[in-house]
Amino acid sequence: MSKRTISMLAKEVSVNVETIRFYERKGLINQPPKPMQGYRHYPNETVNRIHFIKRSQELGFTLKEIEGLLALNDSPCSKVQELANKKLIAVQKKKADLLLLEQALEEHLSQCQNNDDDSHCPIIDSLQPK
Amino acid sequence: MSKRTISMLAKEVSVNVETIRFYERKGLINQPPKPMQGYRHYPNETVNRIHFIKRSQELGFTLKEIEGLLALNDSPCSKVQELANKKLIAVQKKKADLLLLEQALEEHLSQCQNNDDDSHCPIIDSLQPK
DNA sequence: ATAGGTTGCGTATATAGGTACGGAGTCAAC
DNA sequence: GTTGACTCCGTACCTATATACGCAACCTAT
Repeated sequence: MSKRTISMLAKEVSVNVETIRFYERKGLINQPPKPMQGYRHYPNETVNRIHFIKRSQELGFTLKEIEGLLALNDSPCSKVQELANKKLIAVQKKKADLLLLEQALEEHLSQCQNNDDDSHCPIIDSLQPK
Repeated sequence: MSKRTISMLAKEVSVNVETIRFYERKGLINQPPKPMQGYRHYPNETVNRIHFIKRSQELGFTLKEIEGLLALNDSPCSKVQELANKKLIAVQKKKADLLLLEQALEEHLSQCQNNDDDSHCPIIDSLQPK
């Protein structure tokens, strides 16, 4: 097994080299020590970490929250559940907001359907002040 | 009617003074000329503009899009519809994404329900690499 | 042994939508 | 006639998540 340099790691986990450095700066992953000779090489653990981060992001967690999750590695399940549950509630709220938005847009658009005069738009009108 | 200074305007439309300056820099509203004597004063038109901006934001338009809307004031209704429709599609896509996210979170959480051992969390496990 | 790709590191840039600060000028009230 | 509030202006800062740049050191293949 040849030493894993930063660009090999980047390719392996499909992120940008700069992103890895960014995570290092953020403390999300450890920067391996720089050997006397040659470049830093990255252990499997870092590969795992980045996979963890990416999967968590897919679940909608922010990097800050992921930092929390990483610290929770040995915490009771109830703690993790609490975080995930909070996130679920936030997602549901966001969905409800978007539903309202969708309805408002549809209503505005329906006004255009009933509009004969293309030179004048009821949407602009209703955005205009009273 | 007394002259409307920037802070009076801010209060009237319920935004921060700094936000008004920010909109001026962005070109979303005109900065009124500075009189020889005293402070700038803001016409009703600016009040209207800011209301327009705020309502558009409530419909989910970004400031950049609003800039476009403002420029569309005298454009044919079909153009405005096109913009609104694009926004509607984007909103629907976002909603669908959130639905997936919600389901994934719920699934993860349900695993915790069936978990006897609080000292160990299946969510962390499933985030962990294979 | 030299060309040219990487690495390492610090810093800057990007988006979006503001908020905050510092200092000088100005206005209104007491 | 001075104090305190407000304005003006430029600039810096904020969150979040990266991406890009510049330059020197270094490594590898020919």
